[in-house]
Amino acid sequence: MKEITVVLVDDHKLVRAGIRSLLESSDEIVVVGEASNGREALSLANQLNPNIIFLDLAMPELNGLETAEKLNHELPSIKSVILSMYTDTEYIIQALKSGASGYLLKDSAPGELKEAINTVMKDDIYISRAISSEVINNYILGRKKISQSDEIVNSREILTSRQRETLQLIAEGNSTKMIAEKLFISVKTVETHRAQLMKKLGIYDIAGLVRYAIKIGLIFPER
Amino acid sequence: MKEITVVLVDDHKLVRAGIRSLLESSDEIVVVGEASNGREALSLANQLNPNIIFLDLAMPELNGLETAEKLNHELPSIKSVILSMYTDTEYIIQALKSGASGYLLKDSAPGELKEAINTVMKDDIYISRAISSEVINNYILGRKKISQSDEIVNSREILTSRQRETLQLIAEGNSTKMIAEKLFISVKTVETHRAQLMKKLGIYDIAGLVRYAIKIGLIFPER
DNA sequence: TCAAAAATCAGGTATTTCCTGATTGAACAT
DNA sequence: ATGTTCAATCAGGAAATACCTGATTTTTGA
Repeated sequence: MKEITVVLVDDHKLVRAGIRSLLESSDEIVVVGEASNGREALSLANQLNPNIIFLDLAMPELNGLETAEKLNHELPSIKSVILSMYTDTEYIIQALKSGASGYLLKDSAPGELKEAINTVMKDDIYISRAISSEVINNYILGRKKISQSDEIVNSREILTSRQRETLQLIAEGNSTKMIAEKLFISVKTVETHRAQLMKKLGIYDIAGLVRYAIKIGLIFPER
Repeated sequence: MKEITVVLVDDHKLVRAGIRSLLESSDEIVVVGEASNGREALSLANQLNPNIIFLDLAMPELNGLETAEKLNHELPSIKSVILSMYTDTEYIIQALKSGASGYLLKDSAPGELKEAINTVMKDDIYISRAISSEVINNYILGRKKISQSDEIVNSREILTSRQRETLQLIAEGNSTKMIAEKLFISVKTVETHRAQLMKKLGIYDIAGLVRYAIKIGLIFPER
């Protein structure tokens, strides 16, 4: 049986070492290299030409998504799997858009590592079991069409301008009533915007929305 | 030689599994339990009474610092080591103030794990080598008072432990009812805690509380 | 040991959310 | 020119939650 070669990319040495230790308990898998950021990862990938590359989402210098995109462009034969702690639908969509073949949560059971490897080696897409979302399933189903006709990428997951406005006002601490007053619309409409943006983002509480808004730079933690 | 028993606490299963795999390559170390947040950690510590407990700094429900503090109070014989990706002095000082015996960066080499264990088992304090700082050493020696972020000092002095717990759970997106269930108290009590911490902080909306919690390092925006 | 602070809880009213709808107008392709 | 999709708007009504004003018990510090 042929060995599967893997490169690990994560900015935490201890985490890399741990995952390596887990992977190497299997005979078919060999970890041929490690990198601590995306830029290193690209040059390693060029040298080693591994079958699979695990990319941490959040890394300094060049993050996992950008790395996946460049890899997909330069070395399309290498499968990339994003390692992430976020369940937000937008990240997953972006990962798939970037050409990643997998999205694995850091909270996965160790067995999912090998499951992910087997899946992507078969040219399929692996998404952590814990992630359930119609949006994502729809996206995956639509993905092949998109890659074949290499045209317009789905804009459904993007918030509308009204939704974005509403999100910002929520994250800035406005109540539904205050938002309605500021936007000169009814409370009911604001409720609808909120419900719809929550559904799109897969985030169903105010605190999560605030953290999301901060993460994407819509607002800033200090004020 | 007697075995050293260890409990691992981190909210990412994959990371726990990795570190466990690294630790168990040593004969003297046995990982007797795992938990995914501070609250689970406390009850595990009670059951298993391990020698050492590794605590991730950034965890849902009850973070590493709060957990170390409670552990130090309830089970002072257990040594706690904070696992963290942050080199900020504030966190290290807070860790030591909370009674932790060690502060280990996630970017450490795997060998540092055992080094940390050996050090704290001798009743010494272990701080990751990568953290350069006379400041820290001075603190350990007790020579200087460290000036830290006013916000952090204030929150620790202003809020009671229950209020900080409540704040963390709110900022993590738990409803009042969920918080009550997690803390095993009534919804009414949670409402009181919330009202009192809001009054103390002068912040009367959830979004503001989330931003505040992020600002003082109680929770982390990227989770 | 005694007062202050922390932690616990309740009743009742006001407000807000949540769910299930609907309508209108604009953009767009056929 | 017409159907389709989507953004934006709004409502009714039940359920949940917040808010206000209390209170009691437990812990802690001086």
